[in-house]
Amino acid sequence: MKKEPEFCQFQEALGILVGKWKPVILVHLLNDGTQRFSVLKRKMPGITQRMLTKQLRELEDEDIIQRVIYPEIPPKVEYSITEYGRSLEPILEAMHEWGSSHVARKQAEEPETQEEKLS
Amino acid sequence: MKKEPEFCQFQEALGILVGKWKPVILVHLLNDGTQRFSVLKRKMPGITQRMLTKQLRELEDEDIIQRVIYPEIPPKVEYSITEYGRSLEPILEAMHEWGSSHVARKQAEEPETQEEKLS
DNA sequence: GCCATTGGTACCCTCGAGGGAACTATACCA
DNA sequence: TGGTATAGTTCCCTCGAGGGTACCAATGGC
Repeated sequence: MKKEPEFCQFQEALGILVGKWKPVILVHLLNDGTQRFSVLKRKMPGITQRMLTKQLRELEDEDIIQRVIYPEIPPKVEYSITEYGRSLEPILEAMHEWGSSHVARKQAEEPETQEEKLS
Repeated sequence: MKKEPEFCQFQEALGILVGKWKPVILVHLLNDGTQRFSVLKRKMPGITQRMLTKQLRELEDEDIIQRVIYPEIPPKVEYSITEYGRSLEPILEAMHEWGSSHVARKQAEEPETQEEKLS
């Protein structure tokens, strides 16, 4: 069952984090707390219902987020981070930090991007 | 050019780390230091030349690893982590740590896996 | 002359993530 | 009677990551 002794554990984390929208969803839920579907959707311009639903389901299946359905008639469904999901925060933070400096580095390396400012 | 102010920075890190083999390559290079192509390949059972070359090139393009060619005749090429690549270590560590507890958790949740031991 | 070794490249294929568009149910509002 | 809102689902399509296989170049060993 185990493949590379010890090595592949991070694949577990990666497997949960990859997906174009999952990290964004998690950050939103971590920052702003419990939110309903439509609010999340509005905060992620470009995502479709289909995609948002799918990503949310997958996160729910992994017990990273929680889904609460209110049986009202304009339906209401609220999503929130689970205790367990919150344990992913260090990873997201590390990635965010690294990503920021990576972007800064790339901008420093490519001064051609500055052309616009020269005109 | 920027999409979600602040949010998408971790995508930079994810973009580099995803790829079935990249994290494994990085861990090998981080743990065991400079290594030549064939050694890396041997350490990753299941990977093909084509794949290893591809993943290494992509990491090199991002300046995460370094490629040194010795003009000998059975060719010799050595790969090593760059200073910059080493800055990814905290992320890999965080993921590894989380992944380990995730695996432990899954095993605790699914005692059906124990069936084998009951026979 | 033939094979092995090393680090590749070239070509082709498969499968699934991601995504677009349309449809659904139910109640309220005008 | 028709429109709006919410949270989905269903069907279909595209594109690229991953992968399999074969080939190459240059040399040393038998």
